[in-house]
Amino acid sequence: MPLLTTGKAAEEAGVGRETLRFYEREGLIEKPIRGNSGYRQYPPETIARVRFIRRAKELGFTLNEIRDLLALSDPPNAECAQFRAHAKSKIEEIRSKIGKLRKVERALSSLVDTCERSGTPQKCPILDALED
Amino acid sequence: MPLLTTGKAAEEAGVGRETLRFYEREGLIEKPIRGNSGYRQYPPETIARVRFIRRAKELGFTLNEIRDLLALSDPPNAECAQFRAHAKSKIEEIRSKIGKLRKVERALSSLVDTCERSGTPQKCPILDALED
DNA sequence: CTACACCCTGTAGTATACTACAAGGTCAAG
DNA sequence: CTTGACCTTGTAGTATACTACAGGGTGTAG
Repeated sequence: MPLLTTGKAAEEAGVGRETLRFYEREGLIEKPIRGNSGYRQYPPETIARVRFIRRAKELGFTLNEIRDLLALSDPPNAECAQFRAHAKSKIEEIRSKIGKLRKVERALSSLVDTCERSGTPQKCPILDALED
Repeated sequence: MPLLTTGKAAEEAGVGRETLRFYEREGLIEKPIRGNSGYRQYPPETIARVRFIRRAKELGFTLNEIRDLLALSDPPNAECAQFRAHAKSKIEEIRSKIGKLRKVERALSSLVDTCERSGTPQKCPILDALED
């Protein structure tokens, strides 16, 4: 059973029914084919795409940024040079995000360390973690 | 000049004037002291705090999550054991975020690679990057 | 062939995080 | 001592991303 109705597809993708319609309106997923009743029939690729959207959102990407990200993997990819430039700037953005998260992680770890050694947490450089 | 008025403080922190008032209402920053005119006077610590909030938001944390993160560094930190548990779960969350971002980064890099070798980009596993 | 769960459309409402405005007070320069 | 940039409050509006109806059609189990 490769094709799913809205309810099943939403459950599989981990979002609400209305979210699928919303993403369709927003052009984030393809309009699914319809049965003769007019019911939407979602292919597994769309489910995978929605799952990706959900996770990317948790990583701090907006729907517009996710649209860009998805466009990078969607054929046809017009100009290769243009594509590379776009992809590379996205990669840079992601690396910077990773670097910043690592700083927050280190700050929290050092807080836990201090706390484990001294028995009480000290005031600590979480705020410094994300300075320029 | 350690104390700044709303306009200057907002500029320093990289947010709008109204955002400072908003964060104050939301309890994300302390109510600043007031001059005899009633003007707010922000200390540098508040500016640092707002900068942190701004960056953390870019990393996909909501204001409520940021409130939690900031609470971890604010004295008094009540129970050490409780504090450690809280901090450690935040660290885990951040590590998972980093792992996922790395997967997206790798997927994009492989796309760029393929494109550089073949001259045209192929369809590629960006979608697979964030699977469970 | 009647329930009842599910689907359709369109529209309206919500939560989050600002952002803009109106109506007025303050302060420093010329 | 006026002008203009800045500040105050409260309230209202916006963008993003859903979320919840209302009013109606569909499909299958008993």
